[in-house]
Amino acid sequence: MDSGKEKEGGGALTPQRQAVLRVVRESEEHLTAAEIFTRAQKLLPKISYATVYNSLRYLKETGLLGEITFGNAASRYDRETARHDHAICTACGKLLDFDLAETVSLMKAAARRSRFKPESIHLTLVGLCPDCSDKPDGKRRKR
Amino acid sequence: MDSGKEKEGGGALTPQRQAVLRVVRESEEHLTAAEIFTRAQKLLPKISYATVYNSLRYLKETGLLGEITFGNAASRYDRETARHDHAICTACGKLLDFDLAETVSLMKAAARRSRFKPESIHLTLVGLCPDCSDKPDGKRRKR
DNA sequence: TCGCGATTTAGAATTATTCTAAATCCACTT
DNA sequence: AAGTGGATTTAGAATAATTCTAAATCGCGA
Repeated sequence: MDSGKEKEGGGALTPQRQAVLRVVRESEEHLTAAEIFTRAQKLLPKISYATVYNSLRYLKETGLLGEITFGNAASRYDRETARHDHAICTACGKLLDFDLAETVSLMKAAARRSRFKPESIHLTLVGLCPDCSDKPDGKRRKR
Repeated sequence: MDSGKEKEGGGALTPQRQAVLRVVRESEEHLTAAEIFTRAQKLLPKISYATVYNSLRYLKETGLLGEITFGNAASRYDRETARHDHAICTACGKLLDFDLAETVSLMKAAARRSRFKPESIHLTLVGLCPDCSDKPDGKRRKR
């Protein structure tokens, strides 16, 4: 089929793409494109902002990482690519991954009700993270 | 209680705010701010774009309408303010409201799992609407 | 009528993201 | 070893959505 090293699905995992992927994989948090750019520059000082976006698009399309959007905030990128749910804190902005088996069965119910042919389902819990619900009026760091 | 006409929660339902509210309420679809601006101009020719945004924020905060965000697309506004779910078509962009009772019980499960203090839950089904799943390769009008 | 807080307005500013066009890179040929 | 072509990267401009700013305007109560 193909050479077996560089090209497979539709493109190569270039050094820039590897750097972006590594940044996302090595972060505990869900970074924005801007944060990824800053960190990727430490690995590849000449990388450009556009390349970060290009790479993120490529990595998303090839299923190597996921994108999370919520509200009008900047997208965040997720090293976890299996389907899963999110919780977002209204006070500090923390974003947590978790997985509920029930969500998938809800997808079927939603498909039946809406008459849509289902492709995926997005569930986001909005509330206060443990830290913020302890200190009732904590420093709400805007992110 | 209060004067009974203009001010209640924290502000007045000015003609501009009324116009924006009316536009959203009278549309079957979920409009974007730009679409709302265009239609509101027909009611109040001098209304400004900023006022549409200001009004939308006000109406959202006072619970008179809802905002829907998905992906990196522009926000859409929803006359339905009770909690409900959404389905979005990947081919034509159609956005549908529906309501599943199970979503609320999922909120409790999600809260338990994530340890967040729940405030609300957002469920979005992504897939093909009935029209688009009929004609397999239909004219995917970008919205 | 005056004064005042709330609201509106026009346009500038900001933020996130995408686009453009020119350079670079690399594997493959010659 | 030079030449080609496609994919990728780069810098910066462009676009799109939304928010901000500062100056008018509105409407009510003193």
